[in-house]
Amino acid sequence: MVLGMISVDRWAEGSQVYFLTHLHADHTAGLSSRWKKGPLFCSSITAKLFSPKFPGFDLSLLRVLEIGQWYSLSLVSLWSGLETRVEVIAIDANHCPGAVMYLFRGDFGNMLYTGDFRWEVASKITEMGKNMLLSALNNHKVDTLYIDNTYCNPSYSFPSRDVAAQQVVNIINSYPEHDIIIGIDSLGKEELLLYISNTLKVKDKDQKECMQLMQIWVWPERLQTMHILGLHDNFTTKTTLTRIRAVPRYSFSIETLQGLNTMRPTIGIMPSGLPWALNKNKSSCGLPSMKTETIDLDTGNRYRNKVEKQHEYIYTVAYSDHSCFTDIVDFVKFICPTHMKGIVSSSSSYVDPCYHLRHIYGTSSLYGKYMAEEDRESGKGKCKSDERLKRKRIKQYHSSLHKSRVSLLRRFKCGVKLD
DNA sequence: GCGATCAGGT
DNA sequence: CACACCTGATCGC
Repeated sequence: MVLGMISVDRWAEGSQVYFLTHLHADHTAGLSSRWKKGPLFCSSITAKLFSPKFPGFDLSLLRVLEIGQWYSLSLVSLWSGLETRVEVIAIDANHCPGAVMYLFRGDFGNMLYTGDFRWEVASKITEMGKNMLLSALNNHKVDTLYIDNTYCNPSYSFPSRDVAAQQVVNIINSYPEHDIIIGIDSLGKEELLLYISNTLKVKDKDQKECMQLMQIWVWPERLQTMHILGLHDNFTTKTTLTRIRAVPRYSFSIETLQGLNTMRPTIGIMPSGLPWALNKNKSSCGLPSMKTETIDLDTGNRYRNKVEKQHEYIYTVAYSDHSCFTDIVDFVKFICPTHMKGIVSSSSSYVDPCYHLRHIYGTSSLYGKYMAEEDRESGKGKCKSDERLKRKRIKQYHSSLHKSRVSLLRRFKCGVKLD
């Protein structure tokens, strides 16, 4: 057993080596330009994006891991004081540029830390990840799986990002004369923007389609990120060139859209796994009605009701860089870990991130208590007191998801010290 | 004045 | 229900 040697997405003192899965802010809390607590391992894309985010960072600390390649580290066991070897391999997490999962193996067995990930069954990257994991594990079990449980709840389902991207294009095409605002973060959703840019046609002054590329406006820092990622043609910071603009999510609001609409007809599109993103504080907006209206802009029949017109000017599309529930189920079935822990403690499935996965688990000790409770109930039959007990348990479960608890846990959200 | 942390918002 | 991450308040230095 190894103690306190490795930290993943956790930047406090006390580890010999540190691993970064990707550059989103909730995974870099505690990391700064002057941080120097040890070697920092990350993917090559993350390394390229690192300097603009942490200017002045001592780059000699960075250790770039190529995807799909084993690396061997020599660490000191805090138990015995003896040298021990840990091997690690990075696998594309299909989340945002540079995002990887890490599979560690050593005296402690195999540990897989997914970071944030999207396990799209039909995706090429998922297929590659599958093959890499199969050959890396070489028939060995994953002893502990640390999994992105953001949407580990059956109520979260969304289409593949290909389908969602087409939904976004369909919305844009249904507003040919409108300006379009898309809410994005400082990293991620590049594939969506590229799809939009490459699919849409620019019209000339006679309203005829011309060969010109439909560029998308982004703010200057975001353009720099695009350039680092090797995307030079599809993006611009010149507002006059395009009717489509990607803006920071925090500046995407009903008020913003209302303001823009006083000047030009504008539609906002929020690509997010959370379709209720704008439902908060309805009354405080002073708007007469925010009735959610569902429209059918799908390409197929499988995913209905995922494009929502939330507001006169705003659509949300279930374009998610996290695994939805069925993705998670598929992944866990594939990995079959002995133990499993969620890495997102503020998720709606915080209480037991894997509660909803108990049925694909069988005898695993971690989920024994849920299985036992359920067996006990089904054994007793459905008398009134059992129904009450069941309702009480469901109520307890739901009340434990209450917001105050979530906000309390926010700051401990991501990262782990692998003991 | 600076960074780290937290609360509260989009 | 909470994505990622911004602003602003507060605290210790």
